[in-house]
Amino acid sequence: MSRAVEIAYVKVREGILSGAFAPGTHLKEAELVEFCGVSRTPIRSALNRLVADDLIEMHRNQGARVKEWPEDDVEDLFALRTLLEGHAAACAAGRISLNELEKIELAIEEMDAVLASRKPLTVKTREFLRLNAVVHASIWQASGSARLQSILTKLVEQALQVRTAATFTLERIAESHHHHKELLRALRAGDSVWAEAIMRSHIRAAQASLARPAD
Amino acid sequence: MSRAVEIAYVKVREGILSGAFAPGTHLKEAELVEFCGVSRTPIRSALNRLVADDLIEMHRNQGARVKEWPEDDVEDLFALRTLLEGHAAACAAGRISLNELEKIELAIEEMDAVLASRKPLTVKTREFLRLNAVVHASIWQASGSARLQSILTKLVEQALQVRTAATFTLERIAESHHHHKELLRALRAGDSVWAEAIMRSHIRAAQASLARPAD
DNA sequence: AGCGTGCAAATTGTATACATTTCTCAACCA
DNA sequence: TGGTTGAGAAATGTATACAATTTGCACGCT
Repeated sequence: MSRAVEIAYVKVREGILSGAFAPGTHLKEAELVEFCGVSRTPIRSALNRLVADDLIEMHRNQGARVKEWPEDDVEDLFALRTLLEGHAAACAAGRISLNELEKIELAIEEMDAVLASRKPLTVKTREFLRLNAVVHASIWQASGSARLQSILTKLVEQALQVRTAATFTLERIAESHHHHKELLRALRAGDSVWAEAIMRSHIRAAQASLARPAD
Repeated sequence: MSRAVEIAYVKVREGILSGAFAPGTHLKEAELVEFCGVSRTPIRSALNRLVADDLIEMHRNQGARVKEWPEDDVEDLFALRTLLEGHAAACAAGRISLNELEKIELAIEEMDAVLASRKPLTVKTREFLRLNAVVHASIWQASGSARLQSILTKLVEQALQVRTAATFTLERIAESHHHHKELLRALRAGDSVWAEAIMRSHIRAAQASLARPAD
C-alpha cells in the first residue's frame, strides 16, 4: 500500500476498531480528509480496502458507513471461526516445523511471565491478548494455507469490534492459557484430531465468555 | 458500485476469468483506460476490488498483476471449499424454506431438460454449469450466513480460473447431477449430516475430475 | 566484456477541479 | 396542517494535471 493510502487506512481502521467511529456512522470523505491529512483520492482507496475487510459498507452515491452487525451475528461469526480455526489447527498438526513450534512455545512462556507478574489486570489482559494473537497467527501460518490465513485474519478483526466491550477475568485468561498449552502438546505430538478438538473448545469458550462477560 | 467503476470491474474481471489476461500479466492502468473507456480513477477503484477478490495482486509503485496460483494450490482451494460448502449444506438443511427448496428443485428439473436435450456437449456443459451455480448459491443463501456466502463466492471464482481449462464428460455431469438430486432429498428431509456428507462428496468429485480431466 | 551510473521515458501515486447525484429545507398549494 | 416541489447546498463520482517512483537503456569506466 502506498504512503498516503496506508496512513488513511490505518487511521480510519483504528478509529473503527477503537469505537471512535461507532457502527452506523456516516464517514464523509471531506471529514476524513482533515482527520487523516491526505486528499480524497487515497481516502477512497483506503475505504475500498475497509469494504473488503467488512468493516464498512458503501452504497452508490451514499458514501461509507461503519458496518453494524445484528446481535445474533456473533453466533455466526464464531461458528465460522470454530470451523476454520479447528481446520487450521488440524492442518498445522500434520506439518508444523520445529521453528514454528518454538515460536508458539516462546509466546506461551511469555504468557506465563505476564500472568505471574504483579501488573494490574488491564495490563495483563492487553499483553495476553497480544500474545494470543501471536499464537493463533502462528498456527494459521503453519496450516500452510495463505487463503485460510487471510480469511481468519478478517474474521478475528470483526470479532475484535465485539470483544472491545468484553471484560476479562483472571479465571477466563487462565482457562485460555491452559488451552494454549494443551494445543502446543497436540501440535508437538502431530495429533490432528486432538489439535482440532482443543482449538474448537478454545474458540467456543471465548464465545461463551462474550455472551456472559461477567464470568 | 458506481457506473464507471462497475464497467471497469466487470470488463477486467471477465478478462481475467476468460483468460484474456493470463496469470502473471501486468495490468497497466493506461491500457485499461482504453480497454474500458473510463479514466484512471474508476480503474483504480476496480483494481482494489479485484485485489479483495484475490484475482490480482498489487505492490507499491508496481501496479497490478494477475495472480498466479501454484499448481498444488488447487488442493488447498478445494479443501476449504469442501469444508465450507459442507458446513453451508448442514446449516441449510436445518433452516431452508419451502420457497428455497423449490428454487433448487426447479434448477434441477432444468438440468434434466438440458441433459435430455440433443444439444452439443459444450452447450450442455455451459448450461449445466450455470444451473450448478444457481443450486450452490441457493444453498449458501439458505445457510443463513452472509459471511459464508461471500467467502464461498470468492473461492468458487478462484476455482473458475482453474476450471476453464477442464473438460467435461457426460458421465462427469451425470454424476454431479445425481449428487444434486441426493442433496435435495437430504435438504428436504432436514438431515444436516446427510446434506453435509453428500456435499463434501460433490466437491471432492469435482476436484478429482480436475486432476484427471480425461475421466 | 562486465558492471555501475545517470538520464529519459514510462508508470504509478496524489491532489484538485469539475460533473453528477443526493440531501436539506423552505416556500407553496391543496 | 400536511404534503409537494424546487432551488441551493453538500456529498460523491469522474477526469485530469502534476509529483514521485520505478524502469530501460545508453554511456563510460575498470
